[in-house]
Amino acid sequence: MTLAKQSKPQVRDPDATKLRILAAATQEFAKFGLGGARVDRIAARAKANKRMLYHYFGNKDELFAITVENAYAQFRDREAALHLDSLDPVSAMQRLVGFVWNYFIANPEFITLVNSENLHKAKHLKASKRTTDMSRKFVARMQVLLSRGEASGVFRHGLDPVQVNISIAAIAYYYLTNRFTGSIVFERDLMTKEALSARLAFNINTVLRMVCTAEEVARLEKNGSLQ
Amino acid sequence: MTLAKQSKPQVRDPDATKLRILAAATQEFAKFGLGGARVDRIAARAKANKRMLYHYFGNKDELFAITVENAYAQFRDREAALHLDSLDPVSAMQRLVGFVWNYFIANPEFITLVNSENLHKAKHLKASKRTTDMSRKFVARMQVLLSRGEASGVFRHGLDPVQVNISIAAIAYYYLTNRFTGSIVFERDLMTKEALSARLAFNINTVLRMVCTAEEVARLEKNGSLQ
DNA sequence: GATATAAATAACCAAATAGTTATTTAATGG
DNA sequence: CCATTAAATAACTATTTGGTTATTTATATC
Repeated sequence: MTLAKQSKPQVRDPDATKLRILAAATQEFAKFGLGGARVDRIAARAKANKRMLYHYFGNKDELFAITVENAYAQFRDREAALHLDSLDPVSAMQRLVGFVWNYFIANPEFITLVNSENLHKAKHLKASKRTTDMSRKFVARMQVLLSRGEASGVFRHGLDPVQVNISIAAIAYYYLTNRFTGSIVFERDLMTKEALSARLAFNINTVLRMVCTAEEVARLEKNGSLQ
Repeated sequence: MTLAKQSKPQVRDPDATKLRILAAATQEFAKFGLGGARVDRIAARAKANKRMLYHYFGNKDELFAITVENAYAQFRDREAALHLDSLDPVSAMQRLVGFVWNYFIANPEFITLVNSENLHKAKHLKASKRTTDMSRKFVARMQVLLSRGEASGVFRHGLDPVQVNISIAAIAYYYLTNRFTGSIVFERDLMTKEALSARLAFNINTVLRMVCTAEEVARLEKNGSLQ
């Protein structure tokens, strides 16, 4: 077998190649799902030889596993960097809801990757210790925030941090992941600037009404923060 | 070309065959997504010849389109049959939240089909006039419910029926579609009987706090309907 | 009971696809 | 500067996959 001599000498940079493959995989898996993604397209988009993809990542499934874990880690890193403990509980909650919303909008591939992983019953993420570690810290942060709010009398007592976390993600995630069928069902463009900021306002409103005491809701309504 | 004579004489029932193919397609597309679904598996599961699938449904994409439209229609039919207008607004809202929750649990393929359709930017559902018609009625029902609640002073005024509808679906849908990654992140089984009924209670709570006036929330808290 | 229609079947095919083999060559380290 | 390592490439392959062709035959209708 003879290979044609290339005009340009090949440059070697294993780290950069790995990163290009991972970035290309993220786009491909996000766009087509695990089943619809094509290994050849990933290699082509990464401007890498397909053999390198198998060399660095094993096979399609392992590449998908790393892609999802990576996307999840980036999200949690950014969320941890919010330092909500430096804000009063109500402001911290508003900031968190806003962060989740803006992150999902700025990183649309995150949502479709998570959807795809759940279609496969999270079998790839199940093996990830890194994810388990991050998740624990994430749940703990909400626990701290709720306790602080409860202690200062602004949040209701006995709130389950898991339910609150799930709800905050849900009202953002669902709106965005189902924006295509949503635009058909509701006969409006859900992605205009106005629609997006209206939804964020509604979501902050919903979460504050969910976690705040009656007195705090009344106070927020009076000072115009709610409604 | 000679075909082997079959021992059993073939029975002909085009309607039943069509239904078997559609049912098999629903399961297959729900389990693997459009990209991961296999036409041969659908035919096999339907105990139909693959040629029949192409004869009745055209091709894989058209079969997917009909599958999604059909799933959506069944959901809306059931929801319309709730006759919420015969209940007081608060009870109607509770009933609606409960219905959505139970429907998603009883028909898990609905969620994954909708996810798959959104991955493909709803290109299949876009052409469906039937869906547009049903959706209009669905939005109108919420409009009526909110107006009734507002008129009787139990619901806040100025609520956007689209935001409310999206939120009701969101807090149920997200919990269930992401139950696999969710169980990893939160280190609990989100699908036990107890977890499911706790989530439904939380969701009803969330929606009532979202739509009710401060006075009505206070009244519901006092009589034990909330919390 | 002959005829037309369409339901059903088996076998086939070209293209696509995940994964491999064989080879070249840039870099690294003694 | 030479030998070893591993990064990169091109070509290949066994299988799978969506879709088709050619044929048989149950059934409705006149």
